[in-house]
Amino acid sequence: MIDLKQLRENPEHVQARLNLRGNFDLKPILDLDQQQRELEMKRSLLQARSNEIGKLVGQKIQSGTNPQSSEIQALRDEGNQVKAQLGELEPQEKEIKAQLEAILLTVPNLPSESTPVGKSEEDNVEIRRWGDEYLPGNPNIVPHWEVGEKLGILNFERSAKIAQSRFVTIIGAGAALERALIQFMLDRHIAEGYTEVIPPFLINSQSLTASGQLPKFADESFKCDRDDLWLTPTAEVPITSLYRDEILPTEALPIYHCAYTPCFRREAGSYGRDTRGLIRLHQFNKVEMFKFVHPDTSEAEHQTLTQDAEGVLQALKLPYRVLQLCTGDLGFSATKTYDLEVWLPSSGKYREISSCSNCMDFQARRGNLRFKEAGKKGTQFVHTLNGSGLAVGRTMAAILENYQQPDGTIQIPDVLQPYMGRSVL
RNA sequence: GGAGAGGUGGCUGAGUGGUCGAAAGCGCUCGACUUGAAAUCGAGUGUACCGAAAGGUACCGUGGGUUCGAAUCCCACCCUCUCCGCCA
Repeated sequence: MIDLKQLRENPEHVQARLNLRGNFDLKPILDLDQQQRELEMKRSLLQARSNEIGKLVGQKIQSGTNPQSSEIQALRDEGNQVKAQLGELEPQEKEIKAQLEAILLTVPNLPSESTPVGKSEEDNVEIRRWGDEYLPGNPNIVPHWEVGEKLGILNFERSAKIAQSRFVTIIGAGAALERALIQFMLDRHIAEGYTEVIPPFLINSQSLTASGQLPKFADESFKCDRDDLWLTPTAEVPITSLYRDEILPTEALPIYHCAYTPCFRREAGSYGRDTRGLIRLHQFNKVEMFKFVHPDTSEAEHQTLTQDAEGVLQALKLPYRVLQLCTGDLGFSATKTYDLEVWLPSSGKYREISSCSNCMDFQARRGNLRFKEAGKKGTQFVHTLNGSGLAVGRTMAAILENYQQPDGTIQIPDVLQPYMGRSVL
């Protein structure tokens, strides 16, 4: 959620930043805010009078005035009058507040000053590239879904029978590879200082609202209708809410977490795209990194978070590049994002395998997650950052292609061999 | 799923209609005493919104209601705990 106070004090600036990522008119918010504050002022004055009457009546009765006396009756009458007025104002104010809140929840985060201006993914900026020396020499690489099926480790057809299209069953050594990747990534991040969590995979609406998936992107998640529970689209959601509605002591920061979870996405609106393989499934595994940090450190923390994600690709010797997303391609909650794209030889393209975002105080505001600095009055919102480290299915796809041998076998990356107990698939 | 108990500030816990944002204790912060510490004593110690400020308003699980006045009474819901059932 954007800062209403900042918007009020500097509307042109906020509107200008917001315009960089699309059109969103903030005027209605300012109007509602104005109305709301006027109503609040009126209401609290009435409320004060009402409280005063209440106290007076109590005092008089206790000091012996007859409750039936005309003096008390007059006060009661006035109390009723005030109450009648309040009865009109209160619903109005509530309604306006609700409207304001509803709109605010649909406003995306402001792009950071360092985010390149642009309209679409075309305008994203390549920051660096790594691992050219590991680009496979084999010119006849078979797409990962084909090798996978040939090796009997991936089955899409039977998965469609069990569930739907866009699901996969991973079998035998493939399943071992998937597990090895999860374990390998977690071990790395734990060594880097992230504390592992295994959160609930079913999540309530409030949590999805805090991280930014709701209300705007309800179509992207699977819902269990009778329970107000949703299948987690990413571990970012439950972890954002881990300390929701809390006030942490400064000493608690920074908090680093990593988590393995399956992720469930409806992929509404992408029906024609990536219909084959492991790239776009309704269910996939992911290891996520998450940081709760002091605002002063969030930029530096964002850099190291991105490095920690890159470290996984480097250890696996998978060629990748780092893009900085432009203002037009930024996710809803992010103020600044680096995407990591891994080389997929079969399509001759780099494909997103990790997205590392700084959301600053946007999610913390929605989730009311604050910290208190000793000696300073008041509280501040923490900054939240998240990054995939990495999407496991896509990593598997990258390995099945980049490590593919001319004879169709797959070499296992060195660092995974201890986890697999074998060197070839 | 059935039966019962309960949800109060950082914690423990009092409060069943009146001046209660809430006793007391613990904890924490500052100060005094002390060579230092402990102990002791004194002061302070929730959050948010409105307001230039003085100050005001809201919050005792959540939402409604009764009343001049609700932490306290009524209704609905949520959550936690115990027992039974079921189950990995």
